[in-house]
Parts: sequence; structure tokens; C-alpha cells
Amino acid sequence: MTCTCDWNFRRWNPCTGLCETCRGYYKKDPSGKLGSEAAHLDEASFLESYQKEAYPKPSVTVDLVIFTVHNTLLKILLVKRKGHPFQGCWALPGGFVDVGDAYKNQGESLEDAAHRELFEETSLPRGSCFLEQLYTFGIPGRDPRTRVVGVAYYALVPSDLMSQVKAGDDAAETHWFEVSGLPTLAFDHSQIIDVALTRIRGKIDYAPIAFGLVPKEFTVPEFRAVYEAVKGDKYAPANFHRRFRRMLQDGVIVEVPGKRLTSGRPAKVYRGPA
Amino acid sequence: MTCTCDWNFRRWNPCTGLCETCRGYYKKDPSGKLGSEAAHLDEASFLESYQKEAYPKPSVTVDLVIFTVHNTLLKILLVKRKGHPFQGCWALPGGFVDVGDAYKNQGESLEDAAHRELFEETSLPRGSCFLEQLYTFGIPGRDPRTRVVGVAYYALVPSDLMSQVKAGDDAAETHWFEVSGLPTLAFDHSQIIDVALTRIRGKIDYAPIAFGLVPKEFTVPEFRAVYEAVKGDKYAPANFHRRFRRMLQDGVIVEVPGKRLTSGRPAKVYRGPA
DNA sequence: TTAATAGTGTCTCTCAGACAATATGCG
DNA sequence: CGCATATTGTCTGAGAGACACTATTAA
Repeated sequence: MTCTCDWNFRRWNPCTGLCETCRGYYKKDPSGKLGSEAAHLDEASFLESYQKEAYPKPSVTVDLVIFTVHNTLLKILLVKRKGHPFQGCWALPGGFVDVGDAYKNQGESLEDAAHRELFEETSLPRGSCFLEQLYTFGIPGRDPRTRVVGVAYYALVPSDLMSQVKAGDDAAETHWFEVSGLPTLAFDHSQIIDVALTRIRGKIDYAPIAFGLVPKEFTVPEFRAVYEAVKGDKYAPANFHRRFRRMLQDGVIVEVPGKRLTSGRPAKVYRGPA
Repeated sequence: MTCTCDWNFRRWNPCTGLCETCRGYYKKDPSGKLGSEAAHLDEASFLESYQKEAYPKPSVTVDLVIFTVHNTLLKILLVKRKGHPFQGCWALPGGFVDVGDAYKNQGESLEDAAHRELFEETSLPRGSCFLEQLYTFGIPGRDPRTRVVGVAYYALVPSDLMSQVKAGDDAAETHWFEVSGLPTLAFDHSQIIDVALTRIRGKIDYAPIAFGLVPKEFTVPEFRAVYEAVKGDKYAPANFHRRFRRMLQDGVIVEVPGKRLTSGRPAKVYRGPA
């Protein structure tokens, strides 16, 4: 594999598919200085002799807001902190991003770090949960130890997988808390949760994120229960059904054989997209 | 000023209004271990003796996507890089976040860093532009020098202030580029711009961000031109006017005296919220 | 049969797009 | 007056909320 630039690459980057020296920018264009091989080699030699700067740097963490719906209630997974600071305090799962040596080996991406933490905390395989970046928190003093920039992600765990969530390898104490009954949290984590709640409550109205909280196969009332748990409000079953019917007509949802028995009329079973 | 905890604070944090040791968590609750003074003092001594960890850390930057609308076109402010890497290449304005010594003095917040960069680049006072966090980019190798986590912000410059934007103090070459005619950009900056465009094109439909791109006083056609520039599409003037009239009835917009002359019937002048 | 819940049909209101019609400046 | 553009009004269809109604199971 070679970069799309016209000279040899210095280091191959599998994420971008380009050479990390020029990222395909230095093409053989005789008219422009930047297209010259000299510029390419000049930059390459700059990077070879690049002085690792002495300025202080922050630590970077990923923090996870892991949602699920259980018994028509929206819940968040929290862990009890074992060490200082906030020892014994409930907190969001998360940890430091691996940056390798920060030079030749630059470590894992933010998203990979979030997936890794999610797996460490829930033991659920990577494809089984929706995960999306939420917001980045960086107020000085949010961690009393040192300057920490926290990139928050939120994850959606389907309700049928919630019971499979095991305690992490480090045997930290974990618990699913209902969103209206959260304990006092460490750091600025309650603020992070506020932002996450605002995000999913807004987004569920126009994006198909509710599919991330139901099992692969579900009924209309189960689907509606997710909306009610997230929004913290009731939906008129008849009107909700009409919206559902439209998604069915659009092919977003397909009916599957079988019925789900309840205390009343049995419900048809559907399957979401992908 | 003291923390809302029941003991002395270690370091006062003006952002949170709490002591940075416990953030108000360690209250005098005789029943709980965490409420004990011993726990508070234990954590305080932990922080006193906290070892500055030896793990490599990433650099953190803020990158700015600065929008304005000029002659019915959506434009972005870019700077030409003076040094390596990507010397001579167009790039988003931005820079490293000041983290102080990262311990006792933790430096500036991400938002302050974004405001500072915005001022350095445009010379516009802090209150004159809308600024919001966009997304955080952290793929390894996005900067060939070292691992860099880039927190992107986007800013909206009212069209009447666009001409006041002077070159930054460092006399870097800057230029407003129309979004459909952007040059090849350094780093992953074209990807950042894609995200920013997607954000404002989606958000303008339900949030009042268009007010950030028009002068304080504006006409309906001027307001519509902002929507058309952002969305890259035409709006039926009559239907747009109806939406505008609703905002007027809701008090979001107020009419002000005067008329704006054009080549046809003069337009009334309005003023947005706040 | 009754209770309970799933699912359908109908009325009304709001709002968006299409488009006709009117208003107000200029030359 | 005629032109260009601002501004208003009307028709239609999609979609949401309220609510009456029908369907299907268990007990």
C-alpha cells in the first residue's frame, strides 16, 4: 500500500489510507511549490527531527453513559469507585485513552477506547450496542488530580441483553440506576448524564435510536414502552400505532411470524432495520 | 467562599463553586462512611501526595469552523499554515489548549480556548459571535507530529461583522472560502468541515441559529438568504414569509421602524431575540 | 361473557408546499 | 404605467392528538 501522494510514504496510516507525512497533498504538480518533491522531503525531514514539545499536556478519558430500558424504566449503568478521588462514590464507567508513546505509535482512537471500555464494563460484543460520541467536557478542575479532558459517549443496550451484562474483569461493583433515582455522582458526571438525557430525548423523535434499546424482535407496545421510558411521558397507543404503521409501509420495519402473549389481545412481532 | 461540604476546601474552583477535593460530596452524615470527616481528610491527603503519572499524554487542540454569509454565499475562514507540517497549506484556525501546569493550575477551559482562538483570528469581541462545540476528533495519526485530540467548535459571524475581521496578530494569511470551492486542507480538516456543515444544515431547521448569521436588524429576504446559503437550496418566498410571520406572532422577532430599499417593493426591518 | 390489551377509523388542527393575488417602491 | 420584489391569501396533503370503535386472547 502506498499513499496517493507521488512519493514514498513515511508512515502508513490504515485509518486514512494515506501517508502520514503529507496525506496525499504533495502531488507532482510542477507549477506549485507545495506540489514539489522538495517540499515533501522538507516536511519529512522536519518530522524526523521534530522535538517532542515540553509543554504540559492534559489527560484524556472516555466516559460512558450506558442506557437500557428495563421494566419500562430508563436506566444507566454506574460503577462504584474503588480508589481516590471520590472513593466509594458512584461514577460513570470510563478510563484513559491509550495514546501509545504518542509519537511513532499513537495508540487507539477515541471510538475504539469507548468500545473497549464498553466491553470491559458489559462484556457485550462490539456490534451489539449503539455507541455515539456525546460531548467533550474540559473545565479546569473537573478532576482534582490533574487536568483531564473527558470525551463522553453514550451507548444503548437492548433490553434483552441487559441481564447478560456481567461485572467487569476488575470486579468493580456496578449497578443499573433508574434515571429519576440517581445517587450523588463523582466528578461532573451528573452533568454529563444531563447532556446525554437531553440528547436521546431529542434524538429519539427524528432518528431511529429506539431500535438500539429493544430486542431484535419486538412488539408495538414494547417499542412504545421505550419511547415512554426515554421521554418520561405517555404516548396514546392508537396514535403511536399509526406512526409505527407508516414505518412498516416504508419498509423500515418488517413483520415476522409469531405473536407475543400478554394479559389481553396478543401482539404481532416485528423486526427493525438491519 | 467555602465549598458546600462541611469541611475546609483544599482548592477553590470558581467554575463549580465547590472545593476541588470533594465537590460538596462529603457532607456531615453520620450514617454513611462517605460522609465522614475521615474520608474527606483521607482523600485530601491522597491528593497531596498524588504522583504525577508517567503515562504518555496526547496534545489537545481546539479547531474552529468559522462561518459567515456573504453575498448569499456560505463561507468559511481558513488560514494558511506558516510552519510544518502542511506548510503553506490552508487549514482551520485553532491551537493548543492552555492547561497551565496541569496540576495546581489547570489552565483554561475548552470553551475559553475556543473563544480565545476566535478572537485572535477575527478580532471580534467575545459576545458578538455564536460559538458551540461540534465534535471531537481523535484518530491516531491525524497529526503526523504527535497524538493530538482536536475539539472542534463552530462559530457564526454576522454578515455585517464579516468585513471587520482583520488578520490575526501573527499576520497569518487568512481568507474566506465559499463552501463549494474549498481548497485541499491540512490534517483531517475537510472532514471537520463536513461535520460542521451537516450540523448547521440540520440545526437551522429547528434552532434559532440563523440569527447568528444576520445583522442585528434584518429584513425577511435577508433572513431567507441565510437559510438558502446554509441549506444550499431555494425557499419559496411566500411560504418562508409565513413561517417568519409565526415567529413574529410568537414574539421571537419584533418589527423596528424603517424600510430597506431594493429593486422592488421595500422590505420591512425586524430585530431578532435578545 | 367479561376483562384487558392490540389494533383501526375518524375528526380536527397545525403546518408545509404550490401557487394565485395584491402591495409598494422604482424608473 | 410597467417592472421587480415584498407581502398576503388560498388550496391541498401529510401528520399529530383526541377519541370512538373493533379484534383477539385468557379466565
